[in-house]
Amino acid sequence: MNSTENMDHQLYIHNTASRKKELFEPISPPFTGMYVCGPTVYGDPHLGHARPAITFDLVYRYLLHLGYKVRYVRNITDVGHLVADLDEGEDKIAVRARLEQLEPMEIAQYYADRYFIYMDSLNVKRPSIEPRASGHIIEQILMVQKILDAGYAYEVNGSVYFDVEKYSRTYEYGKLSGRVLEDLMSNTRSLEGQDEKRNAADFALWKNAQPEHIMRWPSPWGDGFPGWHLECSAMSTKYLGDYFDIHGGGMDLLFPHHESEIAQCQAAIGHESVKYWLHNNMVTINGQKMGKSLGNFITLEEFFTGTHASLKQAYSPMTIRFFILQAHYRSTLDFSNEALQAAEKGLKKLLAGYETLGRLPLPLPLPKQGGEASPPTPLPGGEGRICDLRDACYSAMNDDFNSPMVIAALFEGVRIINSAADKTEILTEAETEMLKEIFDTFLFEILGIKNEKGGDNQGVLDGLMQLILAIRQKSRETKDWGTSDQIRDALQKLHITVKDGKEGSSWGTE
RNA sequence: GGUUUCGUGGCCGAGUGGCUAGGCAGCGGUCUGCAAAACCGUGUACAGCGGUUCGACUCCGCUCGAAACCUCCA
Repeated sequence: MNSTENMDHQLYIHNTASRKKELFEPISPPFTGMYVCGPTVYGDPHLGHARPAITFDLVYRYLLHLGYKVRYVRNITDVGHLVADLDEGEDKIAVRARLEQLEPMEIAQYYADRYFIYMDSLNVKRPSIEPRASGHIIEQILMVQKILDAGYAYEVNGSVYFDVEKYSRTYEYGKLSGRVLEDLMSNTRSLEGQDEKRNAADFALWKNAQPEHIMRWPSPWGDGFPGWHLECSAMSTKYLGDYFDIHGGGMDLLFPHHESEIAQCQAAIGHESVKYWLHNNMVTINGQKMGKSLGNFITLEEFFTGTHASLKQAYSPMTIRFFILQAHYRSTLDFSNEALQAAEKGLKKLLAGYETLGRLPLPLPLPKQGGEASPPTPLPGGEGRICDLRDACYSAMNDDFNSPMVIAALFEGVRIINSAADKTEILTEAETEMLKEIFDTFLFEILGIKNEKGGDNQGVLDGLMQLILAIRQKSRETKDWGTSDQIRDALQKLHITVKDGKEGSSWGTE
């Protein structure tokens, strides 16, 4: 659907900053800027990485559908995160490099590639720009300098720290996450390098690198590396401007990461840079966050191959995607085999419904009476029923991207399709077309579900199946059930399911 | 301890001040050579205790329980 007119839709999004749903009004429509915190590439992507990627893919896809010109920026963090419990504030990437005797950039490249491969398989659209922190050291140094010039940072022994206490005299550090500065001052745990800070709540903008530290860059304050909140501030404003529309990320980044981004931009630029803050909730396993540090994560590769001890079977990328979209992005989502299996079956039903729709015979005009063909009997409930379904999909998306409600509406569509196939309801040609459009738009374009069957050999496969089913039909007509069942069982082993209906047999792949 | 959020039927998961979410599983039926699929029917679920209200699962308070963040994590 082409549609600048779609922008007339009133899209409401939940802004973490105000904790309310707000009408989405881009700063300079139709252009829209969106920045999302991407992965730190020092490990294989797991289910936790899939959540924000899919969540903001949904946002991206819907904004595009509405006709906005979106520039979507998602960073790759390949430098900058300090490891607190190791000496010298060693960089995470560098730690892995030493263990595996590889160059840090080799590690970053390897895992970034892995990330792309798995996000592609989840049908996550690639962002417009995927900047790397290591490629923006100059921008980060310039930003540190601006913050120093503005008087909200201080240098100690080649490191530069943000002066939270001074910043708080004019601005409100903690407004995004609801923290109170006094608590932060007293409750922040003692860390290495603490003695250099004036206050416990201060955070590093630039860290001096010890001689053995391999990831290092020259700066006005000596050789070192950027603090971990800095890259997002530097890269988001570089590519989206000083004030842009949407900043997204996981809820676990709210504090201190996003809180500090706000402070950095305020200090360096003179105003905040983000209009709408969006945060996705966590994926949990046994009620606990699935994360690297807890060691309870399951990688996407393990899901796809079924090779993790907690998995009863393999789950396809689309099952994972559908599973995530069945929950609202701001709810926690608990992993379990039962939930995943339910998602798998539900998705299969949805896709089967779409296939049935494509095969639905058009209603035959009733026999001519007096030279006039009677029009097909309209659906019970009136012609508007399919329109209502489409409206329900839009309403759901406009209400803070409520994908579970979209899915519920699509299931209602499947019910109607199947009833039509069973001849208990009649769909007009126009209604059939509209249903097809709803599925194409919402299931495939916006929810980003990919119909995994098909491909180059689809035409050959269709022809072969037609032939096989014709032969089987002959054996059925002579009540040769042995041959009939033999064909069905053999096909089942190839994951092709034969369904015998009143109008003959049909087939589907799993 | 503080901040933020949450507690919905066997499981997952929406939503709302009075009217069916939806999926999966179960049960009954229709269809079918058998099977699968599909369709129809089927569940007085909203942590507990108070309060506001004609009426609360939905608003307010308290209690209990859970999670995220306060240290790298999506």
